[in-house]
Amino acid sequence: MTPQLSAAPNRSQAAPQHAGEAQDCPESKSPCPPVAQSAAEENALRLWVILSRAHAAIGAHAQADAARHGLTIAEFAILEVLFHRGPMLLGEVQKRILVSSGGITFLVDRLAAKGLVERRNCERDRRARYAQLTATGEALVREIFPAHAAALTRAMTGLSTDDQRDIGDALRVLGLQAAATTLP
Amino acid sequence: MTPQLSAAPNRSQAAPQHAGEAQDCPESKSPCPPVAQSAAEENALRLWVILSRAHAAIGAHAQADAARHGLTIAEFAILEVLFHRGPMLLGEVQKRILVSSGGITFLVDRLAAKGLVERRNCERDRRARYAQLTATGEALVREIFPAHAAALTRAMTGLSTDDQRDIGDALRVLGLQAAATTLP
DNA sequence: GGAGAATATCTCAGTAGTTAGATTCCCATC
DNA sequence: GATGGGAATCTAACTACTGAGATATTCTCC
Repeated sequence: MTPQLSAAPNRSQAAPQHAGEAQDCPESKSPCPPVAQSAAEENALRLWVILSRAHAAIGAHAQADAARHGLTIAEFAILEVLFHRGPMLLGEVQKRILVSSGGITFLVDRLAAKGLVERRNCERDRRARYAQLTATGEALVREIFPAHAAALTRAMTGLSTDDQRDIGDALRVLGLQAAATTLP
Repeated sequence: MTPQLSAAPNRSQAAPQHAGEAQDCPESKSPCPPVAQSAAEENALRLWVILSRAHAAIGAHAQADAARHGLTIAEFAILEVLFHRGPMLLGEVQKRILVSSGGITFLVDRLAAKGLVERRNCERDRRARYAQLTATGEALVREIFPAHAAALTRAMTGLSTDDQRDIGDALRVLGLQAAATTLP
């Protein structure tokens, strides 16, 4: 229940693994069979591990904060985007928060059941629906968003604000490039 | 089936949201009700969004590559760590790949059912078990790891190798600090 | 103005995990 | 050499989604 992670106990998504210092291997069996890899590959793999761990560590804070109000991160993200951008087509929300098409239906259903969000038909396209905050939903975001922002800011004190901006710039390029690279 | 993400269709974990350029808001309703926030908070929130998106974009490549062999990212991570570090207590694997205690049991079960990993009792502590690769598992890692490394390297071409190292150094600090910060 | 391709959402079965608690064992101390 | 706290793992119920396909509507190009 209490989301801890000081050392790394009971949390979230899998982090990749490999490389590092030699160690224990407490019983028999060869410890590190060789697999050749270039410096570029070593760097990329290292960054993938670090990126995963950083994301998990920060995400644990975001999740813990959202959970205090009975929300998942995905639900919180929807409330946030509707609050900051106004009513939006379901498909647009889907792309922004990166869930599947089934997922956005499911999430909006759940938020609607909680009375925080409602659907509205689009007049120009009868296939489409808008999602928008209810008065209750907007009041909730107003109430909890400041603490959420503070929690994330606190989680990121490891880096100065300037460094955060620089890292952000670089990661944005990395992410966009990765998303643009078609998968084989 | 084909895991695409060029634009951002059907993928993975929720990305947080907020801020940005003013836009559509195609029907009535106020677009952006004000919520005060400091520059530090704005930076932290922006970095959280970018970090999530970058992680999702790179992760999609890792997942697509693992899926080609019928593995999840978590399973792949376990194979990888056992390959590079040798046999390891379940609890140690759990901490390294960041899953729950129940999760590591579940994952090792599944890998064992596939014949890739096996458990071995620890002689010094009869509560504990080692996980280790079978011959089949080791052969599989040898076979698929190079392509996995290449796929990740390709996904990260948005950044030079030097930049990757710098970003990695900074993100490592960020992640460690976030993990060390106790949740309220 | 109609056929077919494309798009927006929904449905629903399936899955990869999480959580809480049970079990078994270790170890320090009495 | 008992006792009790604390690890290490496992169990079982549950959850938050995903993915493939269904449905309804719109767009495009004859």
